[in-house]
Amino acid sequence: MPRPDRSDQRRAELIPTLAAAFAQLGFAGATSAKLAEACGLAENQLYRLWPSKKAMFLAVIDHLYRMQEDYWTKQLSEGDPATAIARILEREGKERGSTGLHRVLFAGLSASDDPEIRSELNAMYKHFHRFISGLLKRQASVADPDLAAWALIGLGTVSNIARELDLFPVATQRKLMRSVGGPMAGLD
Amino acid sequence: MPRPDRSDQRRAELIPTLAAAFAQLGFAGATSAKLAEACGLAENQLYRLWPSKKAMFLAVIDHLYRMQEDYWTKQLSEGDPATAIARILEREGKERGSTGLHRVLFAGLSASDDPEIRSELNAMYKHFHRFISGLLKRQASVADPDLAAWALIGLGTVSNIARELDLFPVATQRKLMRSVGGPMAGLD
DNA sequence: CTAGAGTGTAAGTGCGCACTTACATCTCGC
DNA sequence: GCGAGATGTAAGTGCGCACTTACACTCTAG
Repeated sequence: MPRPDRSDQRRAELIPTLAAAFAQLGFAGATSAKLAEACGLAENQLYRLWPSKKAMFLAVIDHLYRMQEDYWTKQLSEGDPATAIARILEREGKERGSTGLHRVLFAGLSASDDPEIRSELNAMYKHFHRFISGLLKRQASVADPDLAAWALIGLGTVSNIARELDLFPVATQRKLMRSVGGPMAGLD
Repeated sequence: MPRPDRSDQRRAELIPTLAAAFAQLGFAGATSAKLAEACGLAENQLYRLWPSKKAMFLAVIDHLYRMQEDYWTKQLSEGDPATAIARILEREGKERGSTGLHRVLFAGLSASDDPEIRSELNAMYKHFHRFISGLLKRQASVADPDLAAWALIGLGTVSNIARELDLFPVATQRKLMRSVGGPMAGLD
């Protein structure tokens, strides 16, 4: 009898490395050779685990998305749920995108004519929006949580762009989250 | 004596077509063959006008940037400057990105490791920010015009992403601009 | 022990890309 | 009208890409 199939496990182990590579290189810039090198494998082996580079990219989006969501749910369950939003905003103000999620998002957005990538991104954004607006609905002071959630996503996005292009320092980012994001989230 | 050099004029004529092509196809997707086809020329001729594809892309960014700025300055000079912000917001609420500026921005952002593209985008964002915060400084009711300007850019960005991915309808976009953007710009 | 699938290594393959070359043709100033 | 450079056409060129093939080796279950 043959050796047991460890593909699932190997995929899971490799995904964080792939995520970092896609984040650093973008979709087009991440060539199969570079991806394989980052993983310490031959290209060949990557293609035994995923059928195509696009499949790797989709898997990465999915992974980052789960990471982000895990973090948020943890914030919800561990601390006082009423202050979860404040803590999330606080972190968004300090954080300089260590996961590379935003880089992957930009890469995906500029390839959004591809229907699969498009729908993956669509699902991701909608899910985030649901999560955030869900939080906001607990704050009685937020008039329109749906709109506010989109606006907060906008705030996060501009922070990410700013980091990418060195538009403003972390201090400004923090102020942005606190003094613009705070009131939006009904925290004044 | 030879024929006169019409290169400048030809470049100017072609740029809108190139802009549309880059917007539709992204940077990587816009192959030299497709660009040439869109222009109704042989690739050859494009390369006589610009030294590289990247140069074409940078020229396109520059062009879109001027377009946007021209529109804004026109809004400023034609109507009552005090209501310029309101008019701009109103249009941002209706508009669904006919220029393709945002598509080109996404394409650029995912290629932002390239130092030239990076610095072109950086200049563009900073210029927009200056323009908007300049407008906001006229509204006494805006506490921190610099922050508010970044937040408004965030609002515009999320609108563009939403359009790209069909996240919400135009009606929501309008409401977002009016009821979130309005107060930010001191218009309540 | 051994069959059979998992794993590793290395060398392709064909294609599409950015960019070039070669050369014929047109158009303007003189 | 003629010479020189602008413009047009068409065929490359080499390279890097996503993806494959071939084949030797390893591990596990029966």
